[in-house]
Amino acid sequence: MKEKDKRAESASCSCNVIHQEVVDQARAAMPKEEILYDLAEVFKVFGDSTRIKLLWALLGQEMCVCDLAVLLQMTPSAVSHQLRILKQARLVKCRKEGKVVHYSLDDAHVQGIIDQGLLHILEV
Amino acid sequence: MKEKDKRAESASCSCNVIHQEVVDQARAAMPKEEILYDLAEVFKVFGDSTRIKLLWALLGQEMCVCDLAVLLQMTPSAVSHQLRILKQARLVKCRKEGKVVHYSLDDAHVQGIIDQGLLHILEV
DNA sequence: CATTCATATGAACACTTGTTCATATGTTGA
DNA sequence: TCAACATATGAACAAGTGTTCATATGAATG
Repeated sequence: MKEKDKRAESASCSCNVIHQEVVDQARAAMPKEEILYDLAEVFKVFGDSTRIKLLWALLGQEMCVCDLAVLLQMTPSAVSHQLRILKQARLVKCRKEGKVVHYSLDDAHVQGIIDQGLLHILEV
Repeated sequence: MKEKDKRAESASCSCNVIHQEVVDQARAAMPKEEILYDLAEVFKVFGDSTRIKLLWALLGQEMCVCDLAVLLQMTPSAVSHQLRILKQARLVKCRKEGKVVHYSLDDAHVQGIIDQGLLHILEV
């Protein structure tokens, strides 16, 4: 189901053992639905190895679509599609220079997000 | 395409404007494929608002399946399915106590990953 | 103006994913 | 042992996703 269409539809739990205080505390700590959906959207963008590669490449320098296509051994079309998703997520920005379009990171937190992911997978 | 099946299949780029040094540098900085796939897998798990909610709830305390079902207004079955995914990703662990199974976070970096995501979406 | 070329876009396809429903497991207490 | 109950699991379905192909855009060059 698409994130933005996910709203709490009625679906009651038939369990009897409910620790009400625990549920209440968790509910109190839960942020607005919108925040949760937006968070999921961001991580969804990171949840594809092609896009991770694109972001990783752009961590060091700006690159044009063609360079990225050569680097990842993909068609420029496929790269362009993914760059669009990254751009819509405000993770990359572009700069036109004649026919060539140079892409670069648009968010200082990209490194931070990847680093945190790395910490998890590299954990013993 | 499933991450583990994604390998660099031949797909040459027809562009002529290739900045070789830029491509070379990006290639040198690129980590092993395995790392990139694992990274994407982790973020994929975070890329669903139901799982974000589950993780957020467990940030503060351990909770049983039924409590989580009540909190999120979902069936225990649906919650259990998602908890399995979180467990396989080594993000949560469980502790049995009679019929009740208590879930809690299994990774200190969950908070860090969510925080980094928040930094991005809350950015002006 | 026509051509070339870098990039973008739309439709279509195979594949993946989250939820639901039905059912199974395993524990407790009668 | 049986019933009740918390949780888990498998199959199935609708919906979403990444890639490909064909084609469009738009800038430079002759």
